[in-house]
Amino acid sequence: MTTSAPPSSQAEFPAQYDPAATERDLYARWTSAGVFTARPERTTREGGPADPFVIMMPPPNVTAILHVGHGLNNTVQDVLTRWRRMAGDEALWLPGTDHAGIATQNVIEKQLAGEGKTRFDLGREAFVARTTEFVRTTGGEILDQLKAIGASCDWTRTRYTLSPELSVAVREAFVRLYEDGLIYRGHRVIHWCPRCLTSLSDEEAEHEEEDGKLYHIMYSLDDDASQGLTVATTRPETMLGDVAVAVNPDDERYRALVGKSVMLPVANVRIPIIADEYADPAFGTGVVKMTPAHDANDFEVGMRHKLPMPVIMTPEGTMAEVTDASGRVPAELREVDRFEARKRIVEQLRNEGQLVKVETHRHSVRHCYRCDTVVEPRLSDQWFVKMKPLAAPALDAVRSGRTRILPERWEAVYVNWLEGIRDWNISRQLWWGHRVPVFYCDDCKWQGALRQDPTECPKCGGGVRQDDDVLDTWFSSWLWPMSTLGWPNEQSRDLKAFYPGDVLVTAPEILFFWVARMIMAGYRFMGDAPFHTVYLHGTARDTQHRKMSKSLGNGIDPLDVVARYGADALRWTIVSSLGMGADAIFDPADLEKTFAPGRNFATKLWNIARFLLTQLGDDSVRTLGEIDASRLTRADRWILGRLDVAIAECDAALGPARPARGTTWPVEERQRGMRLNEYAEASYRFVWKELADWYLEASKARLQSDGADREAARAVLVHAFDQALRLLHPIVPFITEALWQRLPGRRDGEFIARAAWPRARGDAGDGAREFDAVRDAIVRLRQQRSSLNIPDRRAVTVHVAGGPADAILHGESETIERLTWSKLSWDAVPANVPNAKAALEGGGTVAMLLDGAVDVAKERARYGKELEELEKQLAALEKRLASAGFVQKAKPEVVESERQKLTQWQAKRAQLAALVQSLGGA
RNA sequence: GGGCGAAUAGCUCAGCUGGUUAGAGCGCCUGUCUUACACACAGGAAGUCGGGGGUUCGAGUCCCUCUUCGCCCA
Repeated sequence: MTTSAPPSSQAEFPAQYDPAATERDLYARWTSAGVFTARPERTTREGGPADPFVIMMPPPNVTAILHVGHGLNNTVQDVLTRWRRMAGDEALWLPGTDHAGIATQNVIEKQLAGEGKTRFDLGREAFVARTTEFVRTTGGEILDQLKAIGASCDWTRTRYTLSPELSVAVREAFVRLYEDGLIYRGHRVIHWCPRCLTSLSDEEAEHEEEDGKLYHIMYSLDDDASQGLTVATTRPETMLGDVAVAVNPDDERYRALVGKSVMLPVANVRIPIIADEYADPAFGTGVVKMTPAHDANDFEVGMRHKLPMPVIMTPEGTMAEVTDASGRVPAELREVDRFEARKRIVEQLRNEGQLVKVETHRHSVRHCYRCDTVVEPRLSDQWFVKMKPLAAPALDAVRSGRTRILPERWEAVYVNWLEGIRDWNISRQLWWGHRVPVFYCDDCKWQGALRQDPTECPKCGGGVRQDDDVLDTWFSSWLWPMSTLGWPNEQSRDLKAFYPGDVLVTAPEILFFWVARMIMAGYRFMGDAPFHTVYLHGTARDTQHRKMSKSLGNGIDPLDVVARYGADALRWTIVSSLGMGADAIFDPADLEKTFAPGRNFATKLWNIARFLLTQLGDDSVRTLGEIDASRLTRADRWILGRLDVAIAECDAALGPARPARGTTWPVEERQRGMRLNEYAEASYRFVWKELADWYLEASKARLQSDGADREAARAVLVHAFDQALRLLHPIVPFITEALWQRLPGRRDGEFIARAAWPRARGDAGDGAREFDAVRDAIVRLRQQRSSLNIPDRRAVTVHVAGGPADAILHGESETIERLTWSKLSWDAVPANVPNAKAALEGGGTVAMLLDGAVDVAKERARYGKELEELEKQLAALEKRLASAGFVQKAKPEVVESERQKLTQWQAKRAQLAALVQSLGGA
């Protein structure tokens, strides 16, 4: 195919790339052409030709605005999606948002607080209506922001967890689990956030190390105030709810006291001394107070001993006689906040002589993951999911290799968590979310979970009311990989074509919250894991390695970076930072330092294109296939060989995209791929260090020439650059698309975003090795010039004795001369003319004639130093080869390569020694 | 308290199953506004691979131990 080049001139090609002027328009062209839209009919599962490749976006909170963590997460997903789309897969990257129960409710409550109101002033219905409206008007914001960084999501399939469709899925999942006996109502101590006024799951109550105090308090025997037991507690305010003190049954110190009673100070209630294994003789005094309604462990003990469970704190965290606590909270402490109550109780104990001592005590305290309030353990009724039966297949998924987790070490964390799994508290005392679909009849006491809202009790026809609680947001998130595709409608075409998916990309923090549970739900409801790869990327941190966060003010606004450096620069920096398992360190105080490399690289690409397009002229450019192989020069074959290497390196760094055979990962593939930083490095090196630095420079003269050689150079140049743009497109989609559109031969409607991913040609031959000899000569001569302080462009004469590479250097003399500002000669070095020699890699020498004064001593010193280094290395090598142990025990091929090295180094030593001597050295 | 991870050039990081003279980007130094690019080009300096011990013919890489930092779980 012969195509004509578009008219290009310097005039329409400014020296610098302007991302702001191109990105928005390019994105609009992609979407209007449907480039990102997945077609189920093209997948193999629907009889089509393409493997599906599916990534489900971890849905950001619907109220979120883009931060650098989102930028990192979504850039990874986009790189993978764009790569597979080019590689021929039917790629689906499905976007969406999460209704984020607590977080969103908090936002609206904050708004209301600004108006001097609470949600209770509005009432549930009005509050939900207001929140819905808020989400309707602002909810898409973060998804729009993702477009600015180039995310190639299928926007026709955008989903939202609280949409009617996904709510059906949530309800179906709940009812099924309820009917299967895996959801139950439990009365126990759970984590309670007194600020959000809701229960939290174990995962949502996060540990934080804090300096607290351990209070040692004397509980006197009721029949002998002179005797007593000292208990140690970090939360003295909970003592109002104490119903016993426990000692270990094996603890000799207290055996005689078991069965007696003590007087609980402050509350002045008589409570028994009991024996239970839970009391640890080694901790504190070995005596532990029992507060079953306000401590999960004490609750267990309380159940065993059938103890009463007085609740002495309101949901808001103030002291009160809430349940079974009559007479326990003194009037002066009622309605007092828990932390103030702690102070007052300690003060009172001190005054009454009951406070034995106070120690500082570092311990971990649970905090609400949404508002950071100290969580209060609290006895209440909640809905739980029985996790053991769900965990079993999820464990097996990772153990068997059906699903792999990268980096590998997280697999152990995953297994550990699932093995010790506890039941999941899924009810939240919120208004924003999926309401628990359980209905109660107050007349006949019927209760049931229903798929449709009933109008009357299905048993007695009486009135019914729905449970007040809503479900944990993660109870909808765990269905995300299926609900987004149409589940529970098993006939959904998307579900059939795109489930199971491929890769899940997220942060390690939500491995338990979300990833593990998605795998459980996948097996429970679809019979298969939702993906074969979980890629856990690092956290965005500042240079002090602190996590970037709004509260610390050390974040980076991705949109600000896009505005200043372009989306490609942002993406480049992110992808380059993605070492497996490593956190990404960015400097919020120095955006230039952080993002300039990406911008500079984009500029480099731009300028390669600028050169290429203005050099091509108006003549048509042939495709590489139309050029006779015999016309290819050493440089041509070299760059084509380097391209093959780059393609292979990129493929190896990224893939495999899925297990090569079957649906489980064999051990040899399990750790492979997902090295995005290595992919970036390989593609960068090819473009900059090889294509631009060498091939482009080497072909300048040929492009000015006439005839067949010019044809070949033009064809190779266009081919190499086209392929390079394709390799880079997943990382820097905008500039590669912008430039690719300008390459000769483009037809309207073609996009690099859907162009074929490069494949190695594998026919470079000897060109690579031969051109390396040319490069070596050029580098040697440049070093020579530099060390002799000969300015660039000042002509010098060089006498070449090329050794084995002599013919090659002769054939490439024009290139060498142009790139070293020299004139080459193959005559013997003239006598009586000072010269500086350099040794070539293959054994030849180049001698630079020096018309002016030469700093012979300097040259001699330089070579002397080089020789000295070599002597050192050579000595070590000789010693190694002389060692019987090495020769006998090392692998033969290693010994052989060392021997070859020895020969080479010895030759080089002789050469260097001769040089030093010729410069008047010893 | 249990477990995991990290420590390599001034900075941020690569170095896979132990075997080329340990690499990259940025920064630094010296030249150069060479008609694609000074957001660039050419050349250069820079690391006792956290400390100590061990295994091995051979250790940045494996084992033990210590130090510092970070994370997860109780």
